[in-house]
Amino acid sequence: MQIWQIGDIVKKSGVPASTIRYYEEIELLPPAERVNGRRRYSDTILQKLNIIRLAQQAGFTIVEIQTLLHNLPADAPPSARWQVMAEQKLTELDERMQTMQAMKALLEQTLNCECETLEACGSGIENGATSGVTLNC
Amino acid sequence: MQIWQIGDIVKKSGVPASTIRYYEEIELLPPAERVNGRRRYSDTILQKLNIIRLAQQAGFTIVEIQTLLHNLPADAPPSARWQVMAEQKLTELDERMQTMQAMKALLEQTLNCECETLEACGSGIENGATSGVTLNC
DNA sequence: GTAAAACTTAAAGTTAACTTGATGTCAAGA
DNA sequence: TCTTGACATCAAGTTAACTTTAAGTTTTAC
Repeated sequence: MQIWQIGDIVKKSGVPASTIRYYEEIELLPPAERVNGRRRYSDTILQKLNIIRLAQQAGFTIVEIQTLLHNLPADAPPSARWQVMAEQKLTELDERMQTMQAMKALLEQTLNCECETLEACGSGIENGATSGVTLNC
Repeated sequence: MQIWQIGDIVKKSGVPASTIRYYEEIELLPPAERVNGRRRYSDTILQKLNIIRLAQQAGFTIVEIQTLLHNLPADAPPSARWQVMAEQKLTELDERMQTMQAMKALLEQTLNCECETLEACGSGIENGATSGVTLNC
């Protein structure tokens, strides 16, 4: 398998070198092997970077991603603790998706309605509601 | 209509007073009327706070929310510029929801599969992919 | 009438997630 | 050989979105 330097990984992944070094520093990525002080990578780094990006775009913090990536034991199946965390995160994802649905509805309604302001359009939103939002128009 | 002080709005909305003042300072909320220097609010503030919270949970930044709330003209329908922005935001919301679907799939697969690590499970994720993610297990 | 509670402003502090800058080393090409 | 470019570390700077603190004023409760 091919071995790359950090610049190659930057080109392949689009992730800046400073970010890759930062991830290593905070132990989100394992310490890379060094040759004359320079980091060497195999292609597996690309999967890790992709998972990190995916999780971030899904709204996970770095600390959460660390837990998700690190607390997996070396042998399947995942530990009970990991499972609890993952299931909790799944619930959060569902809630967040409902919030986004509500926001979509609000934007779409405002695009199509005769309300004079977004506030008027959305005044049916209940306190703290993330679902079941009803709009005035 | 009833008139409230900031402490009442805190109780009704759950939003801290410091946050409400901060929103006013950055002009996300209009300057509240003062009586002896103290802010007075009607219930309409609650809708605004709810919209702000909804939009934030949906992933909008404060600056974006400012644009969405402020660039609405006083007369319907919304300006062309607002519409362009709103439609762009709708696209972003859709993309983000796809990302979250992919993340959900990744978590669910790892919960149910025999993969030894999340990375192994997710190694089918393509570079920068937010949809069409295929998993190995 | 007085003390506590609620409010005010202004400035400084906090956290996450990086980025930038300074300084130095190593490797490859003309 | 010499210079350029890619890499290294370490410390400091950045941005968003608030929160905290300090110092002062007003309102409320007893």
